[in-house]
Amino acid sequence: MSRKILVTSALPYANGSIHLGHLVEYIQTDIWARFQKMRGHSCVYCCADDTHGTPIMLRAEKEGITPEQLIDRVWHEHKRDFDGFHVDFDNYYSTHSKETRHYADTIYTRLKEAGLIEIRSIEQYYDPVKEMFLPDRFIKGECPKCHAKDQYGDNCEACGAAYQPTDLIEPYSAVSGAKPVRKSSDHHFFKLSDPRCADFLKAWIADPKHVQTEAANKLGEWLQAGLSDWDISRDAPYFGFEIPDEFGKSTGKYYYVWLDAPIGYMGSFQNYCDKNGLDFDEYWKPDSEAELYHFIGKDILYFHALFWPAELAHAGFRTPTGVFCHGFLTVNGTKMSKSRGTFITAESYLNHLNPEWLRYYYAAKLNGSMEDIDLNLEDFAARVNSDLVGKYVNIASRCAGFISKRFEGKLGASDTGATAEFFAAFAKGEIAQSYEDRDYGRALREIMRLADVANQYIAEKQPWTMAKQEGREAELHEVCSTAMTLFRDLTLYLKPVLPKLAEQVEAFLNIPPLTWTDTWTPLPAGHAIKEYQHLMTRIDPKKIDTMVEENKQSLAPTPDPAPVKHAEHQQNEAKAAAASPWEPFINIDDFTKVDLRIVRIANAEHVEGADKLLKLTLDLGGETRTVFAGIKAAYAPETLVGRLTVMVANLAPRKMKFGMSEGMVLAASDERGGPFLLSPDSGAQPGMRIK
RNA sequence: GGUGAUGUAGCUCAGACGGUUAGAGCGGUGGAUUCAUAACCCACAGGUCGGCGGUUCGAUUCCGCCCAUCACCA
Repeated sequence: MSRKILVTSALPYANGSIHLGHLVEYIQTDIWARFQKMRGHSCVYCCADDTHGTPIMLRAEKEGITPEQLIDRVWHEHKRDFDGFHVDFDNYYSTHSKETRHYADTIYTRLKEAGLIEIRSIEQYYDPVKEMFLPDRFIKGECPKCHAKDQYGDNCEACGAAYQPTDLIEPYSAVSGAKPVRKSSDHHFFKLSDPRCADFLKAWIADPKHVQTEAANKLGEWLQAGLSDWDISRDAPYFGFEIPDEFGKSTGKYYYVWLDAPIGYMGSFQNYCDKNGLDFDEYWKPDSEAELYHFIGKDILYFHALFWPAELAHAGFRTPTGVFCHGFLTVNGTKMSKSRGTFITAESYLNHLNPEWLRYYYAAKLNGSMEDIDLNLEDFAARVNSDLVGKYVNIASRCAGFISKRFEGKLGASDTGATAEFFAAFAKGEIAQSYEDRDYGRALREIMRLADVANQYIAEKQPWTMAKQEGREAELHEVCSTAMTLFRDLTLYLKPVLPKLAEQVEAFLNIPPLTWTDTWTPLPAGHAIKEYQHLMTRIDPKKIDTMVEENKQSLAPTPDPAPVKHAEHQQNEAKAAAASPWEPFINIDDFTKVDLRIVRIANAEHVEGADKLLKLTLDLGGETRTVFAGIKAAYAPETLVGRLTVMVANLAPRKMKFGMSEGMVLAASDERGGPFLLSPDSGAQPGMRIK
């Protein structure tokens, strides 16, 4: 029974290059879509560039071009990179399109008619010089928690604290440098707090087909906390679609980029339908029998599994059949890093290495869960070389020569005893099921086990011995022909992952494109194959080194105010490392601002309900302070009473859950241990200043 | 800080609904072989299954806490 499937990958933001992190998702989706097509299903894979928002607007302005010019250029770069990795979209489009605008308006209007849009005035930071409201990422200032300078308006990269931009100390606009002012403006909200949305989502998430269990856990947390209304509008100036009023007049309000991004899936598919004569509604009507799947990263789960289904359900469209969430990519066990050269762009990879190597390695690591996957560059080379060249390609390489030299390129009959295990694997369908479940790692383990079986068969039969003995031609012919059938099977199984290599093998074996619908038969006797030409080379680790070095060197100073991935509020890009860990230097005046004093710990006690804190009473030589210190793990309170240590005496008091903390004690720690409290040499007295 | 997820051999990962000697591939060592761009085949060595406590006749598997890593907090 043929299925109708529409599948999407998240839309990459048109403000940056595709890198190896992005490719996890596109390769994952592409393998799945190719697999479905091989199974004889109708499967349309749509994607698009995500083109709207403040960062696009500002970047175009900085480059002296229009946003349209910018997004057009980036579209071509993205498309080139995806093509390079054989990511075979049926349609790669743009959210800046009449189709996406149409569906944004449709959804907005229908939600409004349903009473799920509300207009409220909110107060935000406004840049008086640039005359625009500032997204969180474009406001910088001092972290209210750790006092690191130049932190973004939503969280601190030094201490990891999350806060509101209005919490920043001495905020400034990252656009103009001006001091932002508070200003109010009307915004449009999608009323997620409406019981209709909450009830719908609770039921929707409860169905394990819709999201993975670990994703459902995470979503349950948000639902538990209660959904807030979602601000879906932004003020001019903004690059996007203007929100229409009932009379078609200008409102000066624009759809927030995250509203129209998923709608871009619809826009791209509508565009595909128009070009290919498909019926859009057939796929998107509420009772559609077509399947709709979104592949996304775990960072954007709630846009796709909360906002998006709620929007669709209340705007008269079908909701996704499934949202497939994957983890993040690390390289050599850590986040991608520009300074380490592991922030590798798609373009740079393609300059040095074969895209199918990466497709194979990612596939070997993917298992359909939300876990992160690691690209270990040494393991990458070893794995690809061993599995693909040493095991798989080697089967053809070691046997094809006999066929062409001894049998004029014609196959004999296959050894049904030797093919039995392969036939059984085909009939059992476990590999297909693993692909269907997106557990590609499981599929490839089984495929490589079969490759081992094939090599064992050849080693046991020793065709090279037969070749030297009179009268064993028939045996030799059978063994090598069997090996070709086994090789054909392995190629079929690997084809979703290695589409180009599979094409080369189809040409070599002189067979039509492999599909997964046929019943299993060995390659027939008498079938002529082509002369074997080497199918894949080994990875030269030197090339990986060169690529990494190149990515280190291309480390350009990035003046962009906000590196982004999918859209403007995200901040997962690796930061360019400073030239020295000690920069920027402070001067002596900066240092003397910090008033460090010797104190005696007069009392120390546990704090009820606090996991990490001890409540310390500090004697400053006449004055006492209460300080909460996160040192419970390292010190028992009774061992602290009476000892001398060092505190920051002029740290602004901070209200904590358990009371006011009036300063901070100093302690050392890193991955080797800690915290270790500081102790002065004997003779120091409480209240003495440290300078 | 809260929440979700992860932590198993040198590396990358399976697995165990609690129960005899915890698995694979790679890497290492030894052997065999020479058809294959030194690939392939056989064998061996390697793990207190992140740490501490609890439940249990029995825990790596269940529970609690801690540590580390990743993500999210509209």
